[in-house]
Amino acid sequence: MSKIIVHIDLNYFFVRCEEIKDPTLQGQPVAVGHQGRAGIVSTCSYKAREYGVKSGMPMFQAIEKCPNLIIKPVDFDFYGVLSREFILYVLSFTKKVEVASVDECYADFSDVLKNEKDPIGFLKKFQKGLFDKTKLYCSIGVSTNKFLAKMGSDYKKPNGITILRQKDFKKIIYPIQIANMYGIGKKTAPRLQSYGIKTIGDLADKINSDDNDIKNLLGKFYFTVKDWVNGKGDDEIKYDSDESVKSIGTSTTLPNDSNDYEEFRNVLKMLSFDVSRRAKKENKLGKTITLTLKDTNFISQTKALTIKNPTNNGNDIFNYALDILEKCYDGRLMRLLGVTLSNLIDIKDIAIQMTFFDYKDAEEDSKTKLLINDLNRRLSKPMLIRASQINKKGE
DNA sequence: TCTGGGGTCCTAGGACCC
DNA sequence: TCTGGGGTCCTAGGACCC
Repeated sequence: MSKIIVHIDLNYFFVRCEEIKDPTLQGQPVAVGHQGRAGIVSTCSYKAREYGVKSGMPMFQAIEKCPNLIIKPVDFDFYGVLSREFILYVLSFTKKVEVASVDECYADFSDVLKNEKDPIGFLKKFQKGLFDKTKLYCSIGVSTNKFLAKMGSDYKKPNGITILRQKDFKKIIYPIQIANMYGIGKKTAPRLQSYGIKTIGDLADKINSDDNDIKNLLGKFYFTVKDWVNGKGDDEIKYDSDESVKSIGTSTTLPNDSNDYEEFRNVLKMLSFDVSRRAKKENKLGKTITLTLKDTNFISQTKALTIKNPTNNGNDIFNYALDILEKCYDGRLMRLLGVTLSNLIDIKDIAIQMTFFDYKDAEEDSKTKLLINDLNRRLSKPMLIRASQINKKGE
């Protein structure tokens, strides 16, 4: 028995949040986004879209297209509040909810919909319930796996409900332009088009005839896509996943292109302390520090350094980032700097990298020390010892 | 005022160990 | 001896998503 998976997508979420704050914005051309030298449109209202404004578009271009565009700065704190209300609402139907981003989630509605004679009617009430609680609009895709549910929620906006059944999903999915397929971006779409693939249906034909060019082009992703275009795919909703964040990074476009080393120092310091603050908030330490540089030609470069003892200390991160910069900077004008901490370890089961002779950083507890010493002697090589394991065994 | 900032996953090569 | 593989970790870059 296949599952019933839904994908729920909040329509023009950031702008909708601004409308909730200030209802006079409704029906106006509104864009949310930064308005600095590197500003782009994050989200825009449907009215703005009529003028050709799109998300991702440079703000100055959006203004060219729509001179009376109302621009609102991003207010993540407020959006976060509404986002949580949205998830809580979905959770009131089932606990099997997977948050995909601030404005979308997947949910396993098998139990919710299995005895429902009128699923469309039910989902309309669901939408109305969400609106009554939060004033948010959503589109819903319903199918047997996450991919089709996602494509479904994208099919009709705003307030759409699209059900993709095994017997008829092809009718809806196959005519869709290949560039609008989830997972196919602006690099792969033209490559596929160069093989005559215009739609998802074309891609399905090629894949089901075992086309080697497409196989090579997509790599491992080929097998996922093969499932997708044939109506199969991942239907696991990760609702109590213990997965946590894998990297914490921040970057900034400089006020002006610069080769001023002192300015770089100051910016890196600020970025490093921001990363440190967030790592501490997440109770994470990291072993890899990555410096990102983007030059005036938009060429990005990353240089990474992995250290022995994980850290989330601002000065540590700053100094490592500076080390990397010193090693690789060649005096070019730069546009953007970034610092990322990865290889993260949770503080509560912090791994203490130790050798037989080096356990200065060990917990002060003497029992732990003895135990670690003993383990290392028996293994006679460096090893990872988790404090949580030690505590268990030490009892 | 030309083109954000937060992430994830994949690939491919090299170092190193057994 | 002129030629191993398996496994892990690291680095750098690229593609994609929101």
